[in-house]
Amino acid sequence: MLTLFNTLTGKQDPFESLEPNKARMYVCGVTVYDYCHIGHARSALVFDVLRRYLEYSGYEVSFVKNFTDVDDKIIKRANEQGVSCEAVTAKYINAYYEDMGKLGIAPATKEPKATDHITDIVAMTETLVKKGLAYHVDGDVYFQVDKYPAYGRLSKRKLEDLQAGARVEVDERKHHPVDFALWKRSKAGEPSWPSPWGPGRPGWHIECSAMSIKHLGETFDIHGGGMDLIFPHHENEIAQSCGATGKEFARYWIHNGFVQVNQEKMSKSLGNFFTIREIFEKSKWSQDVTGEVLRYFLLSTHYHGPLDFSDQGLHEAKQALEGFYGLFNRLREPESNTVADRNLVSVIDRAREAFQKAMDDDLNTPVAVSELQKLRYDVNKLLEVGLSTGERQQAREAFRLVGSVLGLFQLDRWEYGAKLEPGQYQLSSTEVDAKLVERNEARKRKDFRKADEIRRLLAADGITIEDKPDGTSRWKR
RNA sequence: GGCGCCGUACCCAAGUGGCUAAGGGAGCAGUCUGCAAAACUGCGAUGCAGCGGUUCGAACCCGCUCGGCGCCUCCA
Repeated sequence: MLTLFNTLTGKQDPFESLEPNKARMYVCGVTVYDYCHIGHARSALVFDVLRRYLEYSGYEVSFVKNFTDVDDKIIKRANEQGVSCEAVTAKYINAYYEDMGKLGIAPATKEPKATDHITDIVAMTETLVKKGLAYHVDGDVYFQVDKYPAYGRLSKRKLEDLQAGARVEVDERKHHPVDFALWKRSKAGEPSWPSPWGPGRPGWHIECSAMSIKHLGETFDIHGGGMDLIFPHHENEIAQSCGATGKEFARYWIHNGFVQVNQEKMSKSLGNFFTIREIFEKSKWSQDVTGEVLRYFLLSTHYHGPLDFSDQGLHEAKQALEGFYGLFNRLREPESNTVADRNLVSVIDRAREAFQKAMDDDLNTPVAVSELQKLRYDVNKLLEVGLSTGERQQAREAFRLVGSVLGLFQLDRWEYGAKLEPGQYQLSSTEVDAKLVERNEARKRKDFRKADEIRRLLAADGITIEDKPDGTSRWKR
């Protein structure tokens, strides 16, 4: 059974969905004012894998992930560039899909935008005002934190501690320094919508409450996001939502750790971040390879802990994946010698069981991946003894099936080596095959000078040759 | 000041009370090979930052020390 570390309870809880075989999850997406960096990729990937694993485990998953498309940073960006906010958000939403698509991150079931839910947001704000949990001052509406006694239960903070540590300028109009905006009066030139308190725009936290409740119901299963969202964002979401509905909000709160660079948090403010597209542009590997390498790399650390981003880490991930795809290539070859081996099925079953056990343990992807490494080892050994064509296909399918949970091993063909020129090889596959025939004829004649010359020629095009015992060769690049 | 995380081999990374401390990358030696590549076989932490303590037993629990980091402010 799947257990998940729940920030709310501070421990690993068995996952039991509200409705049998149905899981409803909401994940805080991105504010679309810039390109996504690796940190966004990690978060998106973690919840993509959670969703895939729930589906693999037999759940029908309703997965909602929002776009924050109204915000101070967007307004600022639009003003800097002299374009409309819509132009900014449209651009970066497109970029988001492009980047995440390269990473193999599947779109959520629903991906709502804040600006499409203004009426829901206004309605929820009104409810909170009516219930006396929020108050109106000069066109702004604030949530009154001390009216919600459970405030701080997610982040394990006491109101007094927050007050003592507050480094923000205190807005005198607020009843309590920690009170936060549900609705903000718009200044001239800012996006604005009509409301009972005058023209304005939503605060940040309320959109997630309004959209998650609208699309998933007042109480749903999983709510996720980066560690940094625990406070204040998720704490505020809980206060608003529970305050408005009087019911429990999300039951499992899942938070992923940060991507760091040189042991430091990667962030915009530190300027030490890498965007996803930078990684792809910089990479000497093909797009498919880079996407899978990045996935493998990100999944080789448990989602809850920090992850140090480095070229070396990426390279190690690539090497590890090459081991898998090398095996897949061999599995594609028709049998030569058949030694019936009944172990294959048990080896696969054992691997699947171990894989599930690891994933059940709070999505322990590093262990899950290592179980697949063990399967690779086992299948390689069986291949030495001899597997029939059917068994080879069976083995390949097992990797494909289990790998699909992690989004790995789905490619038919993997470009191993570095490209000479971005986008183009010198030699086509048929030309390579012809060269190999030529080389093997030379080998038969023991003309090894000629054979090695051809090898060098192909190597210059990024191709590695592997000679098989039967005198033919396979190649990869 | 408050809350919290981390320190495991050359590198990455699981393990959080009890079989020989997973797995990967790199390395070394061997099998195979015309050579190579791949695969396979073998080697590699008597020890888990340090020091104390609890326990029959600790990397794992407790305390202290050292080192690194995060949140409390927009942030995945």
